[in-house]
Amino acid sequence: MPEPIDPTPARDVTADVTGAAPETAAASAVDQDAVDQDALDAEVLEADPEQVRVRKEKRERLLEAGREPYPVAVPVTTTITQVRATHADLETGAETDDVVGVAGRVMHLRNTGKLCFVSIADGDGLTLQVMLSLAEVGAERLADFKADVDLGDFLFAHGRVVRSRRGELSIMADSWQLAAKALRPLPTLHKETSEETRVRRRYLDLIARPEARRMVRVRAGVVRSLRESFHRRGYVEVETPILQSQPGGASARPFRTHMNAFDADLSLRIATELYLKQAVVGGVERVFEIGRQFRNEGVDSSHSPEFSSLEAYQAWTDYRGIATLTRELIQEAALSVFDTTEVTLADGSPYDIGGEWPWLSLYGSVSDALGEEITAQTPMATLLAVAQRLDIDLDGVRALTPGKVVEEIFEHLVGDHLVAPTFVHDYPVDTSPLVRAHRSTPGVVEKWDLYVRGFELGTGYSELVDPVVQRERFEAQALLAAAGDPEAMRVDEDFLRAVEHALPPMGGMGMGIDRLLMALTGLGIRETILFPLVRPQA
RNA sequence: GGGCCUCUAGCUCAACUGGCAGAGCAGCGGACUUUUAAUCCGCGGGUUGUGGGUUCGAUCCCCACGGGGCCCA
Repeated sequence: MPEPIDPTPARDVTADVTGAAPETAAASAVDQDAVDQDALDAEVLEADPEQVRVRKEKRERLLEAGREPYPVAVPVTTTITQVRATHADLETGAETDDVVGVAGRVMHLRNTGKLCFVSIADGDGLTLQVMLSLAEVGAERLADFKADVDLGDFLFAHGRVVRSRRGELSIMADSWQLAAKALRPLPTLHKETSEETRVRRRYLDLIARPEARRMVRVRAGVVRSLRESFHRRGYVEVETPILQSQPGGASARPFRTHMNAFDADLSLRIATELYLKQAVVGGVERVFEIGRQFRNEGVDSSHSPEFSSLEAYQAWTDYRGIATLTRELIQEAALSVFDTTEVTLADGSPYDIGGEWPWLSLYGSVSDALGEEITAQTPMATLLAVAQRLDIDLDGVRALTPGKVVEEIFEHLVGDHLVAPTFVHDYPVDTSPLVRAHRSTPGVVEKWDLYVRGFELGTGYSELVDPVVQRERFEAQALLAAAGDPEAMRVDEDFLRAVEHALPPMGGMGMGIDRLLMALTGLGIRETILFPLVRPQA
């Protein structure tokens, strides 16, 4: 939705108000400086929507009457949560002598003459009714209340805890005070705000929509659970550089920036891998990082240019061990937040992530689906024929190799249909240049992708630790980069020097935090990120 | 990158084939001491995303641009 016009008067409009004709830009600018303040104020008010104007006038009136629309503090004695908890069994119509001071945002207003009802909400959306009667607050303060308080304001009320005749737990106020005046009206609480408003003005979404409030807390709970799970297993959490001279660890286009002190071009990181492995070289044998990555690529319902990832590396294990860790992390997060491993998605459907997860061979599953044996040695011509037979469009595929074709066939036949959490393992070597070769099967690498509800949630490896092979892989990437591939990696000498001091045998994994939230809730990525990046409005 | 849909009051949405731009909630004034999307009486509120074009007349048709969404690559 278009924003209401900001109270910045257009130049020619101001000129109209002052009676001056719009002339050159410079002359108008001088005119504008000369405009007297009253005319400017009037103009600003004129530019506001009616309801904002009314509320600003209320604020002015309060100030003039010596009543503070934004007091520095109000004497809150308890929370809405506590009032509700301690008086849950108060009978309808019953009154208590418990006197409290509570505050919250005005969500609902009913004005019935000599008795007003107002619901105030805390940040969780938990509400409490406040009743203001002529008998308790007096005629003047009741009139003030009607004149001063709008939906959306923060209100403080002091009084006894009672339960109304209609059974609503309430504060029978003996006094009240505005805690903060809202200048803009709340959106309608009975209709969902548009997708765009939800994302651009998340604060309104949070006020209006319980699901939005819940998402924030679910996300916090999942992240906290991940950290706790790691700490229980002796992992050390580290923070590695976001500003990097040479981004690596993934195939992705980086964001560029510039550092003045070194007069050097830097990039924002695209992965945490290379630094975390250096930590392992240094003896941090179980290490993880949760943090933001930046990839200068497309935006859609499952990709955000700025997203949170988890990477973890563990010495003395391999991709099987790290797969078990990954499953346990996710299951423990679900248990922590939802008390169950059978979660309920946004559309109401159940999704079971409990127990062991299938361990599915990429080539094996493709062979089974096709009814003919496909291996890393199957020639390109055969693979292309299969793709053609299955009507798979390979036109948009970059750097077509046998492995890439097999992956496309896999996606078509198997991957798109993997609903239950599944580890797909042993990928073609030519699509995973930085992974070590399989210990027994030629042509594949010790890698898995975790598929959840049809999309890739994470990936894990038996990590490549041979520094000579690592250098060769980097050099091959550098050739691709020189040939113009914007996603290819460069030779990272700092990283290689570290690896030349020896990495222990290790397993590693990476997972998208946002995608994990998508998997557990069934929501789109923009719903899982509190403030997703949006295009600036013109 | 391509295709389709969409943008109207603070919010959510209408408006027939091109003919005076409306509703609900919110707001303003009034009535009401138990309301729960209260009720009753009355009243305001619009650069129909922006800029062009066609037309006697454009929210509606055409073009460009901008925002958002969906699908495809």
